[in-house]
Amino acid sequence: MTKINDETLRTFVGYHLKRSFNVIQSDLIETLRPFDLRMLTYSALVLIVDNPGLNQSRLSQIMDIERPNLVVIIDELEERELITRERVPTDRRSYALHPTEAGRALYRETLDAVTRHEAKLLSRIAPEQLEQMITTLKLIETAKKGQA
Amino acid sequence: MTKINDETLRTFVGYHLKRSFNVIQSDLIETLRPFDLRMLTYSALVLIVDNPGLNQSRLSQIMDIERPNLVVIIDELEERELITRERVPTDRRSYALHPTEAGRALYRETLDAVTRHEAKLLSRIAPEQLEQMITTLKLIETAKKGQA
DNA sequence: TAATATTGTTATGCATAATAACATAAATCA
DNA sequence: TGATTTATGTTATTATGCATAACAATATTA
Repeated sequence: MTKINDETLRTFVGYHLKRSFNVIQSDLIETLRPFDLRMLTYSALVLIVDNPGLNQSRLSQIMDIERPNLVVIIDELEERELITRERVPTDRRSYALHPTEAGRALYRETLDAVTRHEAKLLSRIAPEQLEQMITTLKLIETAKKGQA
Repeated sequence: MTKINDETLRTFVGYHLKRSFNVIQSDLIETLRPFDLRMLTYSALVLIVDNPGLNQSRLSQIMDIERPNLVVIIDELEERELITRERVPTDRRSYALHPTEAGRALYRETLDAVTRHEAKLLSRIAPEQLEQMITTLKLIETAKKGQA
């Protein structure tokens, strides 16, 4: 049972990001399972509740996914009657996405559950330390634009 | 062009992790493309060079993937003659994985390229700040075990 | 009005990841 | 020892995440 050496990979920030994200992701998947939501359907629901009336194009941009991939997500949310698609009179190409009352209710339930689970998972880490990390993560998020 | 509100998702550490990892991942994929390597085949190659003789079971553990998913990765590396599979005399169930000279050469080339690309991408962020972040990421990585 | 761009969609493919089931071999235990 | 259990690698299958090409309908622009 010799210990494996991953020091080379440890020199990469991306390796640490990946491994820590895996832990949070596993927890999130378990948290969402009882609600029959996946990460992306959950993200979409939250964004639609918080930005009622937005269209799929804008939503795919903020979610950092391609428009085609959003279609099935929206299909699912609509079929479950958590959101509605309504033609926009001023631009008949696009749909305005709105949450239903059931969508808003599920939003509240899941937000509570997800918040609790993440808080529990990270309970051993000081809040200021997490805040500092988020500051750095935001810099990475925008690194591409700032780069030469 | 109203700005979309993602403040709710911003309350989650996982959301920040995901978004920043996406940026690094995109960069890494582009960096590895000329070498015809994917993230997982790259990780496997590095770990085999740094831990010659390890078997697939141990490798899948450290890579945090299921054994079945490792098989195709190892198949590919072997077919490209970057590694070899050798029966272990003392345990004839398992294979010892070793890099070939070509594997070690590719390791050196790619390590250099990946290191440069990540350094460039993150060049606007202070090294101490990145170190601090990594400290926190390691805590998250082990959060599951420590948790109630 | 003609050319171009945008929105949503279908189809398709690749990469990542999980599970069930299995043959072979090793370890355990009774 | 022999029977049971466990470990290793494998095949097959499925779900998920993510990217591109191509298209119809509609808007925009030149």
